[in-house]
Amino acid sequence: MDHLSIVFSALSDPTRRAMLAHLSNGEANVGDLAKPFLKHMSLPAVTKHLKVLEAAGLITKTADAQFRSCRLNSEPLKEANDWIEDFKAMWEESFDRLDEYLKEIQAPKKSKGKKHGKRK
Amino acid sequence: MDHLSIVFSALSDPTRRAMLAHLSNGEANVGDLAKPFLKHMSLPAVTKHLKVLEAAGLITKTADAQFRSCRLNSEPLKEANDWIEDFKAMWEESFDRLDEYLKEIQAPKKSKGKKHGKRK
DNA sequence: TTTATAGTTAACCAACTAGTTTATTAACCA
DNA sequence: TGGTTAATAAACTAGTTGGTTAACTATAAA
Repeated sequence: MDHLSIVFSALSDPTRRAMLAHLSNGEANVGDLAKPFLKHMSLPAVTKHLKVLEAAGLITKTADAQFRSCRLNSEPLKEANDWIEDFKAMWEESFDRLDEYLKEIQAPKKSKGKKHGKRK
Repeated sequence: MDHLSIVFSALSDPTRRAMLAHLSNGEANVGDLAKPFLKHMSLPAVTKHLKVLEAAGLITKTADAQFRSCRLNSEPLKEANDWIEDFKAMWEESFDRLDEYLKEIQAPKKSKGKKHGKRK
């Protein structure tokens, strides 16, 4: 799978997004991250979610004694954001071209071009 | 599943992202959208991908004779973008708090505090 | 009325996901 | 040394995903 797909896939789970949100307040170890979820799922399940985030490059773990401290990594998020931004740009551009086209066919010297009112 | 998860999940496939990119140039029917992929996958596979995009609200299909014309829908993309933006905001905020904290402990009256150079 | 075109549905399959429980590793504490 | 804490690994399972082929529906065109 390509990396961007892996990132979007990692983001497509509310538990994992909540973990990222938690980490946006600063580093945390696995136990701290797990706490809000241990009523709903086991610790190994948490470990797995963290592995998914790690595989996507969204977090990195560092060992400190028996603790694993996790911290955020911005690049993959930027990657996802860039895709969306680029996409919006393409889209706007195509709207712009449409506008130009409409102006062209609607207002040439003595136009009688029919409207088609597509946009929204 | 919550809606945001459905959106991220829909975006986590290169075929589907390519289809969205195609649609950013304007409406297209299923056959047109399928064309670039028919060497790699069958038409029913394309139909399924479009169903995923439709379920996420990213596209809407309209019937015109035997053709199904697809067009983009911006709200879900905005939803995804908003999550990322909000997340970045939280994160920056926590960096700001960290900066404040560091200033506080490092620069009281006559400081000689050492740099920490974390923030890239 | 038959035939071609556009697309969906159904049934199936292999691989993956998200969870489980049990067992294991590793470091600290008494 | 033995027990506790933090976390991972292994083995299993139910459900989902992404693909297939074959059959079907609906409209257009001859």
